[in-house]
Amino acid sequence: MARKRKTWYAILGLLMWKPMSGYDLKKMVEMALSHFWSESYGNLFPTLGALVDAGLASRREDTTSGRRRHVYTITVKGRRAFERWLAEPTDPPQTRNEFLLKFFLSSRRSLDESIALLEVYRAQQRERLAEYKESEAVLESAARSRQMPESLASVFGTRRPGRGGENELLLIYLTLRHGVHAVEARLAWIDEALRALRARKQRQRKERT
Amino acid sequence: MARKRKTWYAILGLLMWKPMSGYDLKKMVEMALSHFWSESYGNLFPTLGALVDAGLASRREDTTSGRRRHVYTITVKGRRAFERWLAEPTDPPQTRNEFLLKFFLSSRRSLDESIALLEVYRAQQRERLAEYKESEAVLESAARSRQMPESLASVFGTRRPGRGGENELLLIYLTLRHGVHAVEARLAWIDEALRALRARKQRQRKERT
DNA sequence: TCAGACATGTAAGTCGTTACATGATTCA
DNA sequence: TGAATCATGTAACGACTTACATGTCTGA
Repeated sequence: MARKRKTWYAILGLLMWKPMSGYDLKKMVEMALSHFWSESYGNLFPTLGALVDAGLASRREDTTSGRRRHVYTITVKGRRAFERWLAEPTDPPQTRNEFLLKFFLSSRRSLDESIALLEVYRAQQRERLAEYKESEAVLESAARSRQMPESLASVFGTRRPGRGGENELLLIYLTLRHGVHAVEARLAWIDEALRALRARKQRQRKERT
Repeated sequence: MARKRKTWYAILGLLMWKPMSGYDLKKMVEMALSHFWSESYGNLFPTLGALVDAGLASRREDTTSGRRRHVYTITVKGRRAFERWLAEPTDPPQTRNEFLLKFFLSSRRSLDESIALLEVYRAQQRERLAEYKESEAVLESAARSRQMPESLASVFGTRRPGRGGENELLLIYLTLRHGVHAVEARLAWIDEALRALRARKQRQRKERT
């Protein structure tokens, strides 16, 4: 059956910006999409080959620089495939959360074990929130000055895009905000869960006397 | 290198409750963990075999019922492995969200395309929230009466667990609450993103005149 | 009697990561 | 000169899903 091929479309979508090498693509993912997407070379390069075989992208050797370099360009067929994918329904995000599994199963040991897991999780999420907030500040100041931050300009190519071309910047900001909302929700949940578990512990202690 | 084997530990953790067959395990996952975990038969049965080979579980043929049935019991070695896993750090949840990928890439088409994607996403999330709220109500009334709901009792075995044994119920409730918080956060983000995109659209329309 | 639940499994394929392997260029 | 970055790829493995395959028992 026809499967997802998420990497195919991720690459095609990025090639909508400009022709790029595998290395460039990897950087773009890391600079702009790392909060919600990742690609490894071991997946990227074979997929680029498959894309060329399928006629969705073309490869050309770049001889302008001394280095050996393969530049990939999206084809008309590739654009159509990308647009079809955009219009398709998106399947709901995965239903596998290792932390929640551990948390649930920890209850077979003791409530203290569950509480300890939550406390570690809280520390992780707080750290992540701090990172996100830092990126957020960078993006907000960039938006005010209408200048792409250095790191993004280097992968997107334009430092001062004209006429609304800074949509990239807005979309990067919004996807980051998604992360912020998610982390804040997790922190709120952690507090709620800690309160509930501590209350239950109290009650059990009383009942045992 | 030693990889995750999440299914191994999921199964071991569930076998901490009681000995079960592959079919029972599948049901337990579906009844109690489906918001954050899934297992397919094609994964479950081979893993059960591997667990037996590794000495972490034992298999015995159940002859009491007419049906052919394999019951798996966690071994002492299995318990130790489970406890080690619980104490290990949990790696942060995956960084691949197909919706956000689509949303980000859609900006190459038009802001209207991005807005349309958000609206579909919002409808999905609202629906999911309604489902969660329904389960929540069931669990809350169960907690008040201190009785496990029928469906859960059938997989956990006890309808009226004594002395704090209803921790399962609390943990199931809390993991569901995690889902509620997550969906609500997504809805809040969607509203924020829609406002931002519409404002940007306005501005671009004005600039074009 | 027949639908629905019980029950177990295999084969093929997809997706992805990690480790390995190699080498060129640039700049301090 | 040597570290960092640029640059491309393969091999092996791991984890999981889907589709296929097969059969039994229970109760309306």
